[in-house]
Amino acid sequence: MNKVDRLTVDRRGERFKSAAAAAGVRLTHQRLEIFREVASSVEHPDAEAVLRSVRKRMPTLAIDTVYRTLWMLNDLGLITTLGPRRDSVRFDANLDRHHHYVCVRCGLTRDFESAELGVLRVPDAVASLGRVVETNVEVRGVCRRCAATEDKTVKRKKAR
Amino acid sequence: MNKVDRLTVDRRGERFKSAAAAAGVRLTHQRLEIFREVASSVEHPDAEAVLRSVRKRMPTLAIDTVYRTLWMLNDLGLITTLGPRRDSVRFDANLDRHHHYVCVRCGLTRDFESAELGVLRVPDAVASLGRVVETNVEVRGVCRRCAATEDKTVKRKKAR
DNA sequence: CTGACTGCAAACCCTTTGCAGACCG
DNA sequence: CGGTCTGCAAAGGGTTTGCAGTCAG
Repeated sequence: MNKVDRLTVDRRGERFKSAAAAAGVRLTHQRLEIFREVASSVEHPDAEAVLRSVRKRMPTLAIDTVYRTLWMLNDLGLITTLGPRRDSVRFDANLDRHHHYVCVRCGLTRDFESAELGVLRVPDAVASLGRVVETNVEVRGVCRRCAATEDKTVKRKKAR
Repeated sequence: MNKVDRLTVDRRGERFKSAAAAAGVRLTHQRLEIFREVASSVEHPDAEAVLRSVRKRMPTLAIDTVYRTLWMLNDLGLITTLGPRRDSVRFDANLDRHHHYVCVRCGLTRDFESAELGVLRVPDAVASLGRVVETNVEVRGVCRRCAATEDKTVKRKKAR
């Protein structure tokens, strides 16, 4: 229950190898181990968690290599980051039921309301995870301003 | 379009005053200004943005006061933080369409799938914000493990 | 008046960067 | 073998904390 099934991991692994080849990226020992770790975890680990886990097999691994590798995998489109892009914590004084539009490029976030989305039924399986307080929709996209500068190289200056 | 309407701000302000009174918290000049700022903004500002804005009226305000106040408002239930609670960036190797269950207490995050939630129609207003890449549901709740220790004081050790 | 709150400065912690040696292809 | 990648160490940047003076009630 803590691990992704073998088949899925293998499929992801293959995808990594071909993507790496296509991108002309070297397949190092550490990269494979790091990828294997994220690909087989269901916990959405952060860099520190990946480090702890992989270090059991590879004790010399450094945290900065983990970061570099994870962002590389992200750039190759093999993994994503969770939730809106965040340089810092952001606050929300709107306590009414609402949803969010989030620009994956710059982090711009806006509320929107929708009667139609007011009645979201979540699968029963969710109940086994814990109590549900609220459910809302996150629409991810590219905002107008960012779309206007789309041609520019995608830059992640500091995506913490 | 950049500001919340007057009526809403006033309503929120009243809520703050009564909540503060109920919680036995002092209504200082800086707290009022900080609250007014988040309550009237539609941008989901981070601490730095709040500081910049309030400093125009109150130049001596310090960043740590902003943080203390924002977390206090959060504890009083008057504002929330955006997206999953984050101590660090978390990665996701599941590229299939899926949704998230997020524990607002500890940050635990799990995927779930749902055919029913596969067809979410967002209001037309969203289109004016930008292009839509993907939409998914975020279910916020309290996970089993946290629910088990519910009685303990809610502690936010380092909720960046 | 007095305890809660603020501002200041320094500590903290996650993340990134510069560099020299190591290793893939 | 050459250029890419790793590990190390140190810098960077957002957030928190200890402390002494200040202010709300």
